[in-house]
Amino acid sequence: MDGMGANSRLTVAAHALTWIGLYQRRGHEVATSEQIATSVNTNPVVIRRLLAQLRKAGLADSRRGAGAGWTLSRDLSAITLLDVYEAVEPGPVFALHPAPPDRECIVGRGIAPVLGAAYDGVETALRAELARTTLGDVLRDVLRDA
Amino acid sequence: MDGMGANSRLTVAAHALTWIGLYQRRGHEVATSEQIATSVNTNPVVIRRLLAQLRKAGLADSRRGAGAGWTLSRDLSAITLLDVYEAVEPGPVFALHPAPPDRECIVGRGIAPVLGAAYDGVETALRAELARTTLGDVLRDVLRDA
DNA sequence: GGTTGATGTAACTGTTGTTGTTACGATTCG
DNA sequence: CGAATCGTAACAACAACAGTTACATCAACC
Repeated sequence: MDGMGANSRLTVAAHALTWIGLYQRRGHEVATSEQIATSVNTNPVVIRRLLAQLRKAGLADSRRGAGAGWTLSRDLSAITLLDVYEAVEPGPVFALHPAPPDRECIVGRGIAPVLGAAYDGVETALRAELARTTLGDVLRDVLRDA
Repeated sequence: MDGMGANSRLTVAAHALTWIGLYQRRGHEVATSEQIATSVNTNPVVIRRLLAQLRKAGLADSRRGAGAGWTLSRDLSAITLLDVYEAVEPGPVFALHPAPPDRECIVGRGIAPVLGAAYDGVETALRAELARTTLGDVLRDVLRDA
C-alpha cells in the first residue's frame, strides 16, 4: 500500500480525467471506473468516489444502468489543475493553532490574523500556479514524451 | 484535541520564535519551553520538539542545566516563513500515485513526470511567497494591531 | 559537590485522514 | 428479465499528528 504524508488525490483525479479524455478522443462513449482503476492501479471504488466529487464540481458526468460509465463535462483544455484541486482537496494547506492561544499574551492574541494573512497569500499564489496548467496541456505533454 | 486536516506546525513554530524574539527584546536572556507553551496553549514537549528542529536548521539555540532555555540564532528580521517551513515541514504539498500506475497504458506511463513538473512549479511559487514575510514583519504587525 | 531547574527524548494514547476492500442496493439498456 | 455499472455504506490497515507522562542528562549556583 502506501506510507507518505502528502495528498495524492489531485494526482489520481487528474489522471482519471485525462484518461477519460483520451479514451473519448479515440471514439469511445463512456469510460468505466474499472478501466480507469486499471490505469491508475487502484480500486474502482476509489475512482468512483473521486469522480463523484468531480461531478459535483461540474467536471464529469456519469450514466447508470447497463452500458454505464463516465464522461467529461468539458473538454480537457477547459479544465485546469486548479479546478481539480478545488473539487478534490478539502482544506487549506496551512492551519492556524490547534488550540486557541493565550489571550493574556500579546503574541498569543495577535499572531493568528497576521499568519492567516500570510497563508492567504500563499494559497493565492498556489492557486494561480495550478491555474496555469490545463489537463489538455497534461495530455499533450504525455503524448509528446511517449 | 483537534480535528482539522492541515498542518499547524508552521504556525506553532513561527509563534514560538516570535515569542522568543519579543521576550529577548524586552531584556530577558532565555525563554523556557514552558513559557512558550503557555502562550501557544500546548504542552512544553510539543514546543521542545519543534524547537529542536529549528535548532537543527540554525534558527534557534538552547542551553541546558540551571537557567536553561532557548534563544534565537538570528534576529527575527533575518528569519523568513520559508526558513521555518523548510525546518519544520517534512514533505511536499502534493504526492504522486500511491501505487505505480499501469505501464501498459500511455497515460499511466507518462503522467507522473508531467504532473511532477507542475507540482514543482507550485512548490516554487509557494516558497517564493513564504520568503516574502519575515518574523520581524510578523512581530511588527502583531504589535501594530495590538 | 549536591541541589535545582530546564532540556532531550522515548514511549504511549486518542484522534483523524487516507487508501483500499467488500458488499449490496439502485439503475438502466437490451 | 438479465446483465453491467454506478452509488454508497461499512470496515480494516496504516500513517500522521497533538498531547501527555516519565525520566535521564546536563550545567549554573549556593
